[in-house]
Amino acid sequence: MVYNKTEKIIEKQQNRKTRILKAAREILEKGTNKDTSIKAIAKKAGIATGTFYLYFADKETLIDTVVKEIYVELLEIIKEERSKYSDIFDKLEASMEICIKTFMKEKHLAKILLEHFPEVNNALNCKFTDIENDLIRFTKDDLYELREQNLIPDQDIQVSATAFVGTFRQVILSWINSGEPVDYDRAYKTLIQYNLRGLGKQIK
Amino acid sequence: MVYNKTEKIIEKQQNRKTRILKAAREILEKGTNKDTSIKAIAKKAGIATGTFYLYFADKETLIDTVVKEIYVELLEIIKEERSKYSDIFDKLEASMEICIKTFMKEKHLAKILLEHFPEVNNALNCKFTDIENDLIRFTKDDLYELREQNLIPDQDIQVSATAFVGTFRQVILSWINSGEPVDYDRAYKTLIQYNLRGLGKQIK
DNA sequence: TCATAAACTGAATGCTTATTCAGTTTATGA
DNA sequence: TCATAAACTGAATAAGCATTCAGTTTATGA
Repeated sequence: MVYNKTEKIIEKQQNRKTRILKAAREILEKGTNKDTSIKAIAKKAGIATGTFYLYFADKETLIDTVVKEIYVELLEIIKEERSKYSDIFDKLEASMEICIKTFMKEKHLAKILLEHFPEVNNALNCKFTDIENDLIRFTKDDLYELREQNLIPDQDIQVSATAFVGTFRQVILSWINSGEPVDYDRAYKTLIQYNLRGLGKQIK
Repeated sequence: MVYNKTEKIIEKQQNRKTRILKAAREILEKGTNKDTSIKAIAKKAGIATGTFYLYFADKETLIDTVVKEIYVELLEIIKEERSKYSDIFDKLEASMEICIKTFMKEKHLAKILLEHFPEVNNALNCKFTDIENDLIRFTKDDLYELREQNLIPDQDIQVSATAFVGTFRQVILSWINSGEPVDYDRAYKTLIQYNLRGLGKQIK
């Protein structure tokens, strides 16, 4: 005979899954000590190690889920911010601003996306290519439009979009690892201007 | 009684050390299968695993040595190329050109520096900071000079230099991982122009 | 040539960590 | 309430891999 789950149990289990994901984030974000074992994650989530496997097929699936969750959150934030503007350069600038703000406010997002995720991705494991490319694609869409309107000079859009994303990765990682800049405002403006100029925005 | 090494033995041992380093490079550069074990490296070098430890204190030392070697090689190449020019923008452009050329010609250099090395560095393990910063420092020196001569607008030099290096990391990695661009020349020019414009070079 | 120092070998050790599973607890519904 | 399904537990398993070391081979120089 098959027993049906009660509402209470369903809720409890969803709760548990959420708590595992939360624990995983907390453990992944402090890249220092490196004890990202299932045992440690399970302990932080308040369950036995075996229980973990009732909620996730394996460790890889957990990491995938965490990374995807965070990416979706970031993209949502960017998307919402972009929607407030119609001018493409404004959209781009808004994307950059909110991206920096989000990463610096919630460093764990940056830590996990920029540190842990590239490790997985770099090993030619292209599982996350779709997600990663979202950021580049966002940029590319804008660039194509700017080019059509002759607002930026002729260029390889794919390369520019990739370079654009690259500046953020490197700069934000350096801020996280080696300490934030003294003059935050100036640093922040430099990064944004660097990219706008890099794309070829003409200053009116 | 202590025996002295003969010339022949000294040479043989230097040879062996070289062969271990070469084997390590060959194994590190193909990030796919991931079997970067000492056993695998020793086998490729034609020695027993135990022998490895007569030449290197541990695995970490080996990786450090390989990475430093490659960095020094790259910096040497850049330094030499730069010396051919006196104009700072020309120096910068030459650095970029030779950097792209070197990485694309010898992909294993790029693989090891851009893939393996960041893994080590990202984990807040700042052992390589000195080396890594060499690239950024190179750029910074140029930028300070350009700023003094009022050839570029006011900006946070540290951020610009970091962004500069970031574009290379991201673009070259994408070429290595997802295939080179169709129109290589165009891609190549885009990346260089992106950075020159990003820094604020005025087109005369 | 020979005693022995130095170098070399690779199987064994030890440690870490993902995953499993036999036993236990909790939930279901007749 | 009770038989049993489902969930949970954590010690045990297993696999990977850096490092060691007792035994073997090679080199040295008297």
